[in-house]
Amino acid sequence: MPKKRILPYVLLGLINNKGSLSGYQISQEFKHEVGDFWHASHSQIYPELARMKEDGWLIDHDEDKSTFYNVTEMGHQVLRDWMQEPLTDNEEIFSLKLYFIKEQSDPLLEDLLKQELKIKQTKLEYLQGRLKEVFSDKKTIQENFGHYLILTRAIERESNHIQWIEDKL
Amino acid sequence: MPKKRILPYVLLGLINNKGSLSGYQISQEFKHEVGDFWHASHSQIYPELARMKEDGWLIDHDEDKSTFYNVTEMGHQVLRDWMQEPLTDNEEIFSLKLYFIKEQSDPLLEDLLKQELKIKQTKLEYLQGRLKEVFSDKKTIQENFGHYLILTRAIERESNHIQWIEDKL
DNA sequence: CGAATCATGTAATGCGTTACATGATTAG
DNA sequence: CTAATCATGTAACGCATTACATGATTCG
Repeated sequence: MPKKRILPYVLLGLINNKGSLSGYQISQEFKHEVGDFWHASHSQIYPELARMKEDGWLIDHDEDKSTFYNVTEMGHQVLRDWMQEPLTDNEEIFSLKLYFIKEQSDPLLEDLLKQELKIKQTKLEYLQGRLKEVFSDKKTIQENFGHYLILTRAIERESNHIQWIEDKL
Repeated sequence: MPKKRILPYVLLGLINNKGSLSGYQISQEFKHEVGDFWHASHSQIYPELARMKEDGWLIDHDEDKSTFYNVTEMGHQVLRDWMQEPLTDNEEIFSLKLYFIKEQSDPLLEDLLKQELKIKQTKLEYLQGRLKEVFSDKKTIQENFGHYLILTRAIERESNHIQWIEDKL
């Protein structure tokens, strides 16, 4: 099976948030706000928008020399479905989905945090297992110091993330 | 200019660490140790090794029905140069380079940590700036709660990373 | 009036993934 | 003896980046 594409959902989410956006505005968004979490160039955006329109996820209207897109009912459904798809070990998607949540009261918020918590806990356990497995003695640590460092760093990173999520829940 | 490729340097680093590796062994490495930080499939590895051999970075010899590769003097130079290239805002490359450092006494270790520290400090400042800029009032926070969350998360993440580096230095 | 920005598009290129393929050896 | 693993390769496909291209408008 081909790898799941993310761009269309990002576009859907962005247009949904703002109500209506042109291709140019979207490419500007990527230079600011969203740019911290995701990026796409205009040569990806324009054809993608055209495809999404053909698929019935968007409708367009011309205005002010720009083509603006709005999310259709079908598009809303597609976006909702994507938002509710289970998370995988991919922090970018977690960030994006969070980004698309507007209200603190949105029940999806807690759901996302809980999902991410579980994923990160599993990862933490895995990394801790690796540490024990690979670096059982001091000699191995000394002879693979960089590897040791980066593995312990990864563990601390996940711990920090878990703490943060637990804090928010 | 085309985007800098990383795979050849990863292969160089791996072969250098182990002394001698076959394509198959490398693809196995990606399923274990290195797999936590980088991945490549065999259909990338084999042609890449062939190219690197042609470029004079590697020499091969057949043994036990496998083709083993060793790093040439030229390859060592290329690897050293790459290891010393300034870091960019790319944690994967930082991890990889650390992974390739064997001895705690390697002067490159401190250099890498210091470089990464600077990059992360810059990023932290940038993110803190964004926070102030975008979320100046409570209303904005309430109306873009997910964005607020993920931005504060990113800030904490960078802070944690900086603390870790300072701890190691 | 010339440079920058707005606004949209297509083409070329490269990299990575998946799939297709094949032969040898080993383990159950 | 047959399934899994060893071991290497190529082909097809998709996606992203860069470059090429064009016309309108705005700002200095």
